[in-house]
Amino acid sequence: MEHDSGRRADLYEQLARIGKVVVHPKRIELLDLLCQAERSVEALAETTGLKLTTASAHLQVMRQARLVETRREGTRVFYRAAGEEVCRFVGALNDLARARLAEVDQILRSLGTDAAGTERVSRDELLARVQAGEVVVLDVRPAEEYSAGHIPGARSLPLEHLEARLDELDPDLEVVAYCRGPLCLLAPEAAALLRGRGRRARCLEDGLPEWRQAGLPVEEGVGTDGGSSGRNEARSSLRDRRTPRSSPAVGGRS
Amino acid sequence: MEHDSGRRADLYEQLARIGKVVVHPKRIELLDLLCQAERSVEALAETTGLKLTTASAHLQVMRQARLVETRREGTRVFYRAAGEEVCRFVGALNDLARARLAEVDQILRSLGTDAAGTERVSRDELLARVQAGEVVVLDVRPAEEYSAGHIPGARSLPLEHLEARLDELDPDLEVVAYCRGPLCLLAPEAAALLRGRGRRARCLEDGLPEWRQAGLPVEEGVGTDGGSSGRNEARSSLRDRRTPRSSPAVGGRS
DNA sequence: CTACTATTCTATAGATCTATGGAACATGAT
DNA sequence: ATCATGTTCCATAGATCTATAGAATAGTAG
Repeated sequence: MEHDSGRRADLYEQLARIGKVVVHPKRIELLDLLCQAERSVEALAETTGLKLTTASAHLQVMRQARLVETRREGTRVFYRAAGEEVCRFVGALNDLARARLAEVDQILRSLGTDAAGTERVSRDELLARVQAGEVVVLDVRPAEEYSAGHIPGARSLPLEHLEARLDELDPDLEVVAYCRGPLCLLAPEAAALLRGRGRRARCLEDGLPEWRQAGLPVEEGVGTDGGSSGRNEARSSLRDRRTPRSSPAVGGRS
Repeated sequence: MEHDSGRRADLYEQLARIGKVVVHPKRIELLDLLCQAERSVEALAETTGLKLTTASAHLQVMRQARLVETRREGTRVFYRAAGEEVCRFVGALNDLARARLAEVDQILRSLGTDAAGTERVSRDELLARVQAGEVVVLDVRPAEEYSAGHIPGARSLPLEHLEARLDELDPDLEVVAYCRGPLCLLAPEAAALLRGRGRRARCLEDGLPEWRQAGLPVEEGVGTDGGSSGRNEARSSLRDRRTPRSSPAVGGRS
């Protein structure tokens, strides 16, 4: 049974090509960002704190593994994740880390405003309460991620502006904030800040990638909300759009 | 918003700890094997063609990432995958490779008796046909993987013994062979061999890990089959055991 | 064409990883 | 205790990876 051992080794080498991307923390960070929205090299370098040439080098590695694709716009190059399998893979990596590495939970906990301390709202609960008009859904990620895709009816209010724009939120409604995923800290920080101001605020259990992968509807664009009280907008679109949740089961390598 | 950048970097470093495991082809191969069944260091070194000390070194890396655990039995140490999240992660890696790397399909195709050439049977179809008593389910993985877990009612007939023990199979029944997963070549080779002998034979779409992750029942032990015609045994146990398929949806990082 | 911008390519010093032989360790048998 | 066996630890040469400066490239605007 050794006639194809070379080929078989080739196969594992191909898998390792992908593994190579996630062996470097910064590349994981980049991939995480790209699962939220496309970005230029410059923007990526800036938000990850890398020198431009270094960021570019990392992106080349990711491109050779075919995990990202590019689009040119004038003189700028925009990178994006190459397909939902990539996001699913990153998701599996996150899950695995949370399940197996106690350190991850410790880090989250050590941040005070962490995932463990903040009560989480499930997708189902969110849907129910939104339909009952009881909550405002808040997307606290940077604006460009919001416009690349968000929960229908959610308001965009990036964490960095939350404090300044607090008065845009109806004090009588509970806020459910969400961000990039279970390991992302934006929503927990937002919720902590809001509760510090006497508001009722919780976090969604998942981030947008999980929402999308669950087959729930995703809306694109900057949204129609100009910055008013945002009470009605916050629950309009989700009302009847619940999809049959085609849920591509986890092991489903078709 | 820079007060926790250090912590955030720590988080990605933790993820990279896991990534480190899948950056080396041999480690992926080891992990793949360990998702099927536990094995001693010696056995792992032998089936992967590594020197003993090298295999041990790789296993240490995997252990430090908490992806594998050990059990001592006398003087031997048995390694196993540390939880189903690990197998799910490996599955996501495989999926991603198949989806994004054309090379993977090419390699599979170049093997002649490949995945692409062999018609695949879905899980649902298998269940239906087994219940109708139309097929024999054949586990062509090595015997120790069979006894670590197999599809209920499946016969164990490792590929390496298939030719010699061909007469154990009822020529009138179609055979559905399965192995480790979509990238594994055991079942396709078995099906090709069988068809070369005039039998009707196909492959299951997935391997045992996918079956297990779908929440379908898995049977352990060496099986009661002594080596007779295996016509009835081949469909007894699956008859009424279909579980409600708790299907932990893909994005479900609870 | 020239100037300018965003990005990629090239070269390289320094850091990290890999395979492996041999020593050390743990367990079980004598 | 002594030995045998299976595994892990240690040291190290050679291979690979990383960050980064500087040069080259591609697109845009005059």
